[in-house]
Amino acid sequence: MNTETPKTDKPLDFIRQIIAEDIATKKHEEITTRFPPEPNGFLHIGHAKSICLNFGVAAENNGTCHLRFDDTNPDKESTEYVEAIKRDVHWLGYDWGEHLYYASDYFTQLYNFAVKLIEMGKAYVCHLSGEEMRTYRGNLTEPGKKSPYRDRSIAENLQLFEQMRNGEFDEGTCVLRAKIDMASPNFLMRDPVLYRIMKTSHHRTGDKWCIYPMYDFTHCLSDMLENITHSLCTLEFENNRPLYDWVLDTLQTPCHPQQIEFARLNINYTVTSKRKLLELVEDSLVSGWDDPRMLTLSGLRRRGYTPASIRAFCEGIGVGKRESWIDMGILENAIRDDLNTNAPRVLGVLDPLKVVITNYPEDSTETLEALNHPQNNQMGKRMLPFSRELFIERSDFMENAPKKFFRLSEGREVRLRYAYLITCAKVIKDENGEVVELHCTYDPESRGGNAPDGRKVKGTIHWVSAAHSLQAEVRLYDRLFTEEFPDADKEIPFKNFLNPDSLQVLTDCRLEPNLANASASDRFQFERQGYFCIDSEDSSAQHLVFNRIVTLRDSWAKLAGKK
RNA sequence: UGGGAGAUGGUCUAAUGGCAAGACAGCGGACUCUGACUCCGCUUAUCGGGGUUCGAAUCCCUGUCUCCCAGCCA
Repeated sequence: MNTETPKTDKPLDFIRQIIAEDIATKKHEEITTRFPPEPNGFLHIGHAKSICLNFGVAAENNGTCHLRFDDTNPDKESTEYVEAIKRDVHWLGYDWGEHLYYASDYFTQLYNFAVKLIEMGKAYVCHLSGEEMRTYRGNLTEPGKKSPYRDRSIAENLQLFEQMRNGEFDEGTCVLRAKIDMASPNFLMRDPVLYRIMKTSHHRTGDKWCIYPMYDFTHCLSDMLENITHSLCTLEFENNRPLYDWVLDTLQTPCHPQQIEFARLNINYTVTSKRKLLELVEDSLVSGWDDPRMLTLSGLRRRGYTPASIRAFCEGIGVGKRESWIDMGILENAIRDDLNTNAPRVLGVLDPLKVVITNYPEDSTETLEALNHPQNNQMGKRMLPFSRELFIERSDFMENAPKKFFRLSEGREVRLRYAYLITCAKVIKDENGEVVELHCTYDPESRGGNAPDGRKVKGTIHWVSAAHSLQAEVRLYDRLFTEEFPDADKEIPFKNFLNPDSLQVLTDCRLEPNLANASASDRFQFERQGYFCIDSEDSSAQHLVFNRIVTLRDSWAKLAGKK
């Protein structure tokens, strides 16, 4: 596993600048970061940015990055998600080593900190209902009002809080609140809730607790307990920072991590929100969290994206404080870039059209040599069977083709990749006028693809030998949404913008026989088509299923589309 | 409306008082046994207005716009 970021002259982002400064001034000797997911869903591409940042920054500074599950809300969390998250972080290429933590492991310590706060007169048990509390909180212009329970004695609060823990109160009857400032312009400082009663069994602590700490109380203290130096989170937590600092300052903790906020990743033509992804899964609008159209890490993995390409993508988009929308094309470019250099090439016909080489001997077969990678000889060669009956791509033939169409048409000559030059002599149609077969002649002198007379042939097309080809199902994916910003309008549900053509299943594709040995971890370029991999869930030796990871750039389609 | 944050080509990112740079997209061309890759060229930007300065994307003032916050979610 090599996830080391090569040392370059690339300027440091603002977070790395802060950290470099902290090291230079000896504020910290060692850097410790953390990636703190809540196990209430699968990780997506947005998390990848955070993972790469946190693990990357730690590695660059010979520090440590913890994986900590922020599991303080048992209503939504499960071990299934914990396992999926661990798998995905590992897959992305990062290793937390022994530093696997759970906020739930701190519940006892957290409880003691809460007691300490009460003893300091900085927290109280409040019996206001949720509705009342909202009213008391005030609004944007008006300060909040003090809760009538705010001045309970320390002894009473201690007593009440213990009763809360012992399950003597029903859910919703009371909470523990910090005593800060009901007039603060920052709502989070208007006596925020620290603990609530939830009589829900927790996936790790079972029924040991019936009160659970809130995020703002848990996160800073968890960071502190783990000696985190830099607590990196997204912009929406900027308002939470004063509270983060208040808890640690008030408790006078020996360690006070610095929270730094950065802009979350947004990508157009998709949604990156666990809630919305969950909705797609629960409504069966996709096949699951790992549907190859989803930008979850498991979806990207199944789609065929490499961890390296996702890391390169995350590095490329940078880290800043300005909210931005990354074009989906940048992600696609990252995987193309990787696969262009690393994926062996093969021939595969997605929409087969039969070709008979009329002057080729019947019942004869030969094998032709093909390069696995035209720019990289080290990837070696392979043999391709050739015979009288072939399949070519239907879109590589056109009747009454324009001059710029460098492919097959009646009377025109093209090269079959690594094979022969052929000329189309006759077009066979069915009763509906549909082209069903082509009769061609080949130039026996052009074996390998070059004519001895040196004549130039502009077009080269891919093919497979009919009798030797493998039949396969191929799934073509397109962006999941038709709108660039599917969740932009709060009035219109994002699901209205699902792309009906985001999945196209081709059932009669014909692939070169070498693909029979392909394994789920292999990725190939089907020449002139795109990059493909075996579908890890549905493919079998009896029924091959390939996913299209991404298309090749297609300047012909662009040209043709203009007309 | 109170508070917090942010505005650089179509999109993202850099320049940290000294020639506004790079990536992606787009356009044009070269090359090509993948209309791929690669290579070359081009178009396009400092939110507005004032100020400080020899010099401002950067510092100051002011205006505008966008995002976040009124969960017993994280």
